[in-house]
Amino acid sequence: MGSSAPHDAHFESSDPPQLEQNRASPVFAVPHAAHVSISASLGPFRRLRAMSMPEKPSLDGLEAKWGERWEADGIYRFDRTKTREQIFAIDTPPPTVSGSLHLGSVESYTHTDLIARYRRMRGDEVFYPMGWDDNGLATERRVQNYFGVRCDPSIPYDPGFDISTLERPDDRPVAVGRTNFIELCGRLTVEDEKAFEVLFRRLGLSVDWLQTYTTIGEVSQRASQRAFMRLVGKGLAYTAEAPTMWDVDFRTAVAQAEIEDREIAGTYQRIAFDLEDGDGRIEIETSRPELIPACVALVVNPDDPRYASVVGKVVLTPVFRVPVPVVAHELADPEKGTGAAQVCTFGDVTDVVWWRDLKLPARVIVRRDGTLAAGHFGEPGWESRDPEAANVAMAQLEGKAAKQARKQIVELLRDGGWLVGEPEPVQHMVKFYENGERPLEVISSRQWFVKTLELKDELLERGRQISWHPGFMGARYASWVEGLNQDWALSRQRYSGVPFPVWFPLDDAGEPVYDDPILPEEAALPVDPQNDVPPGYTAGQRGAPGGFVGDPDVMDTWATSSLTPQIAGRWEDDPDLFERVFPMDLRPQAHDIIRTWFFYTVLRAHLEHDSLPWTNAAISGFVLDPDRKKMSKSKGNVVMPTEVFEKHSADAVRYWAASARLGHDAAIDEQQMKVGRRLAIKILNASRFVLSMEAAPGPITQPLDRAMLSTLAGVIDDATVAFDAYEHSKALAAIETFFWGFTDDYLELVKQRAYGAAGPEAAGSAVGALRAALDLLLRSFAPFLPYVTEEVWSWWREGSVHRAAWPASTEASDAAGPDRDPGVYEVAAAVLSAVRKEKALAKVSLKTPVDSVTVHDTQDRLRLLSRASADLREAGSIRAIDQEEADTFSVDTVLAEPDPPPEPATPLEPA
RNA sequence: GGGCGCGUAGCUCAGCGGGAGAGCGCUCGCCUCACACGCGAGAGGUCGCAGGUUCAAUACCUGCCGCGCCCACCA
Repeated sequence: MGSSAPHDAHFESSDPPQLEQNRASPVFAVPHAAHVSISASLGPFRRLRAMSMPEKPSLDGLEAKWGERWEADGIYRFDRTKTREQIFAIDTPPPTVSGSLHLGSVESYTHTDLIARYRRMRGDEVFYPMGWDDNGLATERRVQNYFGVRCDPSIPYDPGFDISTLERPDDRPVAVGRTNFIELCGRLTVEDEKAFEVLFRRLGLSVDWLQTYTTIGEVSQRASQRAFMRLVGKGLAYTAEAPTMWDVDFRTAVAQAEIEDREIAGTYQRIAFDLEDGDGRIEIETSRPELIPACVALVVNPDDPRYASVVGKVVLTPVFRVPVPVVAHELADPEKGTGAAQVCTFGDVTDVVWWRDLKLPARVIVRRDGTLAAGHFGEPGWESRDPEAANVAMAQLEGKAAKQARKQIVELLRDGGWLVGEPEPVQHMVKFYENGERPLEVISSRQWFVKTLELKDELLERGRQISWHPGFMGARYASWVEGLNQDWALSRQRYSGVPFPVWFPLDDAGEPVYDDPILPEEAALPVDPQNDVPPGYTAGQRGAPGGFVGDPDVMDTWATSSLTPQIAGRWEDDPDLFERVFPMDLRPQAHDIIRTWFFYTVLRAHLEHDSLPWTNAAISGFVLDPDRKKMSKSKGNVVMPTEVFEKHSADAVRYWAASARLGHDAAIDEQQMKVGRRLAIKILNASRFVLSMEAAPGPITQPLDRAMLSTLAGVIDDATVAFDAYEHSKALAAIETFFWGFTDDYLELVKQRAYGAAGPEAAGSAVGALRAALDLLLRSFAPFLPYVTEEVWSWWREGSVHRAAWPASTEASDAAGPDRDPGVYEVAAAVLSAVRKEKALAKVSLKTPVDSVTVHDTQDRLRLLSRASADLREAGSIRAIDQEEADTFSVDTVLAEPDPPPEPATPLEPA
């Protein structure tokens, strides 16, 4: 599927995990000359101060401290002098600022940041902008609710308008003019955007905050208007009067992508249509009997023998007595209902297909607000055998919404004897606007469309060219494209959004000439046709016969959002930048907007640039409310991001997010955040311990030290491979598992030696290995836990860990030197663990001395063990370790009698 | 109706052809000189069900069952 499609991104996972060696920090090969001299010459207190390492490290305050420093130092600043090959460009999702930011966003934005930080450490110059989606219906609704206003375009602009002094006499929304309304939108979204930025900064997103844009901003308006004009120029965008899905509450057209199915209660009525020749009746079933006055035909399947004899005949509609033909069409399903269906203008999308294919007339009775219009029976196009009765019946329906009209007509049908049997209640699927409350109607209106249907195959191919992470998400895209059934309805009869850069000339009668739209010069963009005057006209000609009128609509919010790569890349406004970032490398997003943001972005890049907008897609799953899965807690406990930041720290929340794989849903899990917090604290404490060792780091000579670093080299390889495959959770798990073993086993094993128990040389090896490992571990954890790693890094390293190189396994293996069998570490840890177990079972303190330990194991492993036996004896307070060859590993431990005299430290055995 | 994903310890999940794992929770123990915001340990699972392939299946194939999501012209 998508993942096997050809691509030429420069960071593919087939790359070996070796890195840009020139970028690796020159750490332990020549071990910190400057630092060593400090250690050697000063006491521990002075040394701590020199390293500015706190006595009692804490997570408190790290977010404020490093958030400021990163911004002040420009750590995440994008360097636009880099070439396209050096740049990794991310098409960041612009969140809808009129919604609230919840943990789902926190999760997926963290996923993006993990990739950004990893790529940056791998040496890429990361282009990581941030956008705010602040146009569209969500903004309008928030402004309406927040200020208690509604938009009335007929009210002229009031420059002195002041919302704070606005009076609401009866607590109802106050009407304000269009421009004032849009100004309120702008005012509120600015506030919302500030709040979002605060939250995102706290989360530690490594975006370059200089690279921000808003979808209602001038750059976005110019880009969307320009792109739209070019589509018009190529004949790919067109205006047409056509039946379109329509929300009767928002009173706007909506596109297929914004439609969702919902199951609602309805009723099927069986209704009889009389054949005009008097030769019987045809029964149909419908859930929308109120549309009978709009019925223009009955349709049956051409192969349905039951109806073969009536095709071509004429029936009279019940109540209204309108003669309509019986026609045949393949889409008529013999299995459904009676096998015959009424065709109305328009009940649903299938009606539109029949209407179009069979070239039927239109009798429209649904108004834009969803109420039924008056009939015109007896007039042309509204023929009836009994127009008087039809109009009387229609008058009873007029002005009623669908539901009420339905009740009414059922009575009329029953009275006239057309109702067959009793209405049958059913649950059925009905189309809704995703933000809507009532079922969509199909209403004919003039809209702008973008051609998409004829591009299906090309768009499917584009989908196959993208590397999807995880791969199966490509199927979502494909099934969406395959299911497209209408061109993209681009216009919205709303106010908040990018206006169409279009005027229409008015003919002598003052009617718009839609076939001859007037477009501005590109240089004049952005324009507002409601305020701006088209070229060649004067302001006084607005609305006058022979003059012009501005297109009153705004574009679908996705018309702008689908251009985020172009907007962030400053397409045409800054061609140099655009060249360096487009097509981008990565689109990160959640799976719910594949049909919208993802699809439209692919479409726009295909149409405008004949290319993909990006080469990789990282698709996050959903975050599930824990309450929804389990028994609901008595409180409606909504977990807010700020709360969990306070409670667990940003690093801890990131840890939770990073634990979730791409493409898989995750539950909100505060336990997991606690684990993350514990990990962060552990990193602080373990680091402080490692860095407070008094012995000078020296050459790494001891077998256990070499084995540990050798093990770490393998871990780094695993993590690197995982990251390259967009499996950040796997990378984290590998690093974390090693780290806990590092603190629990390795630190314990070498602690005494590092203190000098086996002499300065052996101590130097331990301290050298500890510091080498710490350096590598901090860099490995840096993408996940940016705050705590930066804090520790600052204690002893120059610069930011987030500008350091991602660790290379060769750094660890080179530091380990030759003769670095990781088995030494593994066996020593296993024996230490077995001894601890004995002590735990005996319920004695871990410092309880052990008289003797007998290790049974294979010859090879025993040989490895003996190379670490001195460390093992120190760590477990073991007097003697005996070995016995055996097939399977086991340990016999003889604990010392209580109160034994302390043993002197044993000299280190030769390796 | 079609497609995708998931069903492994109480919970969240990893493993995906040869020993059933982690963390949390639970139980027991330890003030061990980095960390009690800590440390050590233990109990706990017929790896959804049924077939098949294989010397060997939790893992591969087929079919069921259950959960979730996506898509569908749902009269």
